[in-house]
Amino acid sequence: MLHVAEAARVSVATVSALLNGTATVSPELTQRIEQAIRDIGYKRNAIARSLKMGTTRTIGLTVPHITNPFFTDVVSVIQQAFDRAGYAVMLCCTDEDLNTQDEQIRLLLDRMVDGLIVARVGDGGILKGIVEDANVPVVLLDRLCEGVDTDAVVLDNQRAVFDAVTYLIHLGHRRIGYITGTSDISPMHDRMIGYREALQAAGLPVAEELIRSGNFHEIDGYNATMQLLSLHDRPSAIFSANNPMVIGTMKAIRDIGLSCPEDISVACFDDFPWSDVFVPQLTTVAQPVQAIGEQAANLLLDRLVGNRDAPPRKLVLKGRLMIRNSCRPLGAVAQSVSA
Amino acid sequence: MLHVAEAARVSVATVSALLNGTATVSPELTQRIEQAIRDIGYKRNAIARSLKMGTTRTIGLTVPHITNPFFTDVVSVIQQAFDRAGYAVMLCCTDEDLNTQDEQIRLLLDRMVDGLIVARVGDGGILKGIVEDANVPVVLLDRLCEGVDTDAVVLDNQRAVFDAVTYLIHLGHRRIGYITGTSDISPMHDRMIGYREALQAAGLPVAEELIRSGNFHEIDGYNATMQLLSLHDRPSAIFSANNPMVIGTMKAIRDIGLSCPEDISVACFDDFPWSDVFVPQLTTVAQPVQAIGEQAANLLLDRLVGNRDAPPRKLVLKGRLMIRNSCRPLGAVAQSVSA
DNA sequence: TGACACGTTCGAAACGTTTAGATTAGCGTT
DNA sequence: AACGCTAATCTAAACGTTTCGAACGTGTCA
Repeated sequence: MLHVAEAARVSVATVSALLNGTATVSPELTQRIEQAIRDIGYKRNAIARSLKMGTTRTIGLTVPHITNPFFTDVVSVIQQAFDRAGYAVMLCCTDEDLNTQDEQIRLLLDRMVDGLIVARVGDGGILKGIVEDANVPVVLLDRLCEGVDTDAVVLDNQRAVFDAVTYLIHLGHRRIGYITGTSDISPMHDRMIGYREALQAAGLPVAEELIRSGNFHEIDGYNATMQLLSLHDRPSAIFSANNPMVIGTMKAIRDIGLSCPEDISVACFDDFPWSDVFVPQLTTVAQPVQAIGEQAANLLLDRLVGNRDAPPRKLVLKGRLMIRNSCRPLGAVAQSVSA
Repeated sequence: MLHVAEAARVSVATVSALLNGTATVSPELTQRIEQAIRDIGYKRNAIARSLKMGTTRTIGLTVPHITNPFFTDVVSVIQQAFDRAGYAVMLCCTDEDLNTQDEQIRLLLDRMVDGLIVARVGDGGILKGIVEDANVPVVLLDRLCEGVDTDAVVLDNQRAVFDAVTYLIHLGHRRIGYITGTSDISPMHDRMIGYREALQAAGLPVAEELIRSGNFHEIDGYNATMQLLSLHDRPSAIFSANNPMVIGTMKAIRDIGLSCPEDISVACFDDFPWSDVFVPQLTTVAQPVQAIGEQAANLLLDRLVGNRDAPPRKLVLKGRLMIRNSCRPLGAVAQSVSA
C-alpha cells in the first residue's frame, strides 16, 4: 500500500480510504490510485488488516470424520454458506479423538478465527472454557455437549430411532439387534433411548445381549454384527446407528453366508446417494443435511454480525424414515403392517 | 505479550525469546514469565506473528466437489498430513466452476496462505499467473493444467481406462458405451484416449454415438445412460468415467427396467467403500487415494521448507482395476477370458 | 587495574494495515 | 479582509509480534 501511495503521490491513508470507501476521495486521486494499483498489481494484505481490525473473516469447522457422507454433505453446505458471506472456512478432522480435537481447536483459535462450528468429540476438553470465555461464538453441530451452553443444531435422534424401530416391530420383528457408537456423545445416547422406548412401547423386552457398541468405523460394525449373528437366538433385524458401521454390518452378513433382507432385515442411520440404487436398497433415517448445514451457518453468522449476547438457541430438526426394501415383514404378523 | 512482560517485570523481547527459544533466558526469568503466562492465560497472537514473519502456516486446498468420495478421501489424507506438520488447511469447493475457483483462490491468497493445492477446474483463470509469480508454491492435484508448469500428482488415467475397457473387451463386449465428464480437464481427456486406444488395440471401431458427456453430476450420468440405452443397437456394457455419474447410470438402468449385470455390464472410475457390499458389486478403477494425498502434501511441504526453485516435479500414479461382478462375460467369447 | 569476552536482557524499529484527529484549500458571508 | 464552514487529504499512533543491535554485569586475563 505504501508503494501504491508513493506511485500515486498520495498518503497511505487516502489509499485505505478509497479501498474501504470510508471517506470520499476526489475523482482525480481516485484515478491516480487505481492506476497505481493496476500498475503495481497491488493486493491488500489481509493479515495486516486482520491484526488491526481484530477480525479474520475466517471460521473454524471441526468434524469427527470427513469421509462420513453425513458430515461431508453438511460441510459442503456450510462451506457454501460462508463463502457467500465472504468468509473462509478452516476445516479440521478430529478423527473421533478428544486430544486431537483440543489441539485442532487451539490451532484454530491461535489463528484468530471469528467463530467456530464444532461437531464435538468426547466430553470435557477445552470446549467448555472457550464457550465460557465467550471471545469467539461457538455453534455445536449434530452433537450437544454436557455443560456447554451455546447455540446448537441437532436432530431429534430419539424420535428418529423410535420411528425406525417401531417400523421394524410393525413388520413383525421381535428381536432387533442394535449397533451403536460410543455412547458418550449425545446422538448415540438419544438414539439408544429411542431404541429402548420403541421396544417398551410395544411391550417388548430389552435384551441387553442384542445391544453392541463400537467406535464408528466399518470394522466395528463388522465385529458387532458378527457377535449378534453368532447368538444362539439371533436377531431377525439389525438397526445400525451410524453409516460407516452399516457397511460392516452388510459385510458381516455376507461373510457369514446370510442375505438381506431374506435372512435378516437391516436399517440404519444416515442416508446416502447410493441407497436406492443397489440391492438391497437400504431403509434409512435421512437427516435433513441441507437444513442442518444452513441453520448452523445462520446461527453463527448471526453472532458474527454482532448479535452476541442473545441467549443460546438450540434447533432440533426432524429425521425422515426412508422405507426401502432391506427390511421384510416377518411371518404371520405381516398383515398388521398394512393396518 | 505486553501484559505478560509487565507481570513478569521483563521486556517483551525476553518473553518472545523464551517462547521461541531464540535466546537463552535465565532460570529465574523463565520461571517468572511462565508463571505470568499461566496467570494471565496468555495465548500468542498468530496473526501478529504471521504479519511479522511473513508466513501463516496455513495452506489452501480447492476441490471441485467435496461430496465426491474420491476428493473426500484425498482431502482427509492431506488434512492429516498438514496437521502433523503443524499447518492448518483452508478448504474451498469450486463446484466445478471456473469463476468460483478464481474467487476462492483470490480469497486464499488474500489470507496469505503459504501454499496451494488445487484440483483445478477449467483452463486459464488466474492459476497461471499465480504459478508464474511464484510467490506461493502450487501443487496440482488430480488434474494438470495446460501451460501451468508446477508440481503435480496425477493418475495414469489413460492406462487405467485402457485396462478397464480391455477387460470388458476380453469379456466379449463389442459395443461399449462411454460416459465422460467435460473433456476440458486432463483426466477426462486422458481417460477418453484410453477408451479409444483400447478399442483400436482390439481392432474394434470407435462408434461416436456410444460416447456421451455430462457435467460430473448424477443427473448427467442418468441422462447419458438413458440416451445410450435408447439406441437402436444399444451397448452391452457401459464405462462411466466418474463416480457420481455412475449412480445415475445405475438408476437409469433400473428405471428402464433392465438389470446389471444380466442385461448390461457396468464399470466405472473411482472405488468407494460400498462397492463390494451391495449388489451388483461394482467393478471399478481404484485410485490410490492415500498415496495421492500424501504425495501432494509432500510436494508442497518440500517447497515450504525452502526448496523453492527445484524444477517442477510431476508424479504419475497407477490405478488398479478392482474386478467384481458388475460385468458379465458375453456369449461364446467368454472362454477367452480365462486364456 | 584496565581491557576484553561472554551471557543476559532490553529498547526500538519493523511488518502492512486502519483510523482519529490535524491540516489544508476552497468558498461563501459579513 | 477576516471569518467560518465543508470537503479532501494527511500525519501519526495504534494492532501484537520478531529481531537487530546496544547495554549491562560479571569474570578472566594480561
